[in-house]
Amino acid sequence: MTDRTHSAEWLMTGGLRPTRQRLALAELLVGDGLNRHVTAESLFALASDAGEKVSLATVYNTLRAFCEAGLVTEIVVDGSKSYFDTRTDDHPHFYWEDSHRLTDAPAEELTITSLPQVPQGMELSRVDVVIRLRRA
Amino acid sequence: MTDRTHSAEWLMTGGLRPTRQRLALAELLVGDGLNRHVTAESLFALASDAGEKVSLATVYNTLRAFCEAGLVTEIVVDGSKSYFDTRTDDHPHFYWEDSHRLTDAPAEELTITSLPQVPQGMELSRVDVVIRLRRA
DNA sequence: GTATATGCAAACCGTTTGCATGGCT
DNA sequence: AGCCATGCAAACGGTTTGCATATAC
Repeated sequence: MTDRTHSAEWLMTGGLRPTRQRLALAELLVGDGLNRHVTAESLFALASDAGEKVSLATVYNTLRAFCEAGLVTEIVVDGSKSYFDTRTDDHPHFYWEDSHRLTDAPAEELTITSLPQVPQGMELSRVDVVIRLRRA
Repeated sequence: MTDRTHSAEWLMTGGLRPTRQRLALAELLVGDGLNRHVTAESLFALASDAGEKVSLATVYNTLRAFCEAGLVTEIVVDGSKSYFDTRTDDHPHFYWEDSHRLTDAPAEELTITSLPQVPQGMELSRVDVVIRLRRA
């Protein structure tokens, strides 16, 4: 049995009850302290492979809950599915068009020196930067 | 009756047959030479309002065809629907979170001085920049 | 005449929801 | 006890597809 202290604390941070399913999913997401990019389906597959008994609907609901709790961020790259990123600060992504995978791009290598002026009465919510890659 | 020469030529450019429906949709998209951002539903509504008889499926198929012909670009901002932009060069967008609308952002006001290094064996396809706005 | 576009309805796929059951506090 | 999470299956919404008909070349 893995030590799930970190995952449990992570759930606490979002004010979420540490149920068996949430702990299992949290463990898969942040158990090793690395960043992860998942879809509902891919996380469901991960859980199933790990022998965890979680329903697909719960994976969806749980990811929504994590998202609303600010524990993960939703990223949209292709219309068909939603990706969730365990890294929650504003940073650029690589999108691998051939394999449909999403990974972090090094934030320090991106420099935006000027941004279009935000229109009257609006404020900046976030800047999504997706660097799309194709096989050379 | 509007002059549809421009729309007809635009279709030609993509190697697409100028059928009645395509002409009507093209006219709504590029008839006045301005850039437009539509979803299948919104274009369908535009067409219906203009009294054009086009089925929703044809709007979907036509937008796909325009996209594959390089006449428009598909942009994804929120997972639920696809937006199509008649401006095909790489440029930033404003996404108005409250009204779910997508508009162009002035490209000349965006300056990216450095971009994360493109990984081995990959090449840059496109850089999507979506500036998300919320009501102040 | 032949290839391709259209329209309709049904299929599709990722996601959400209603409702009954089960678990935390 | 009471609230909230879970599981299942059914509903959902945007999009695609199969097939018969109509249109462009």
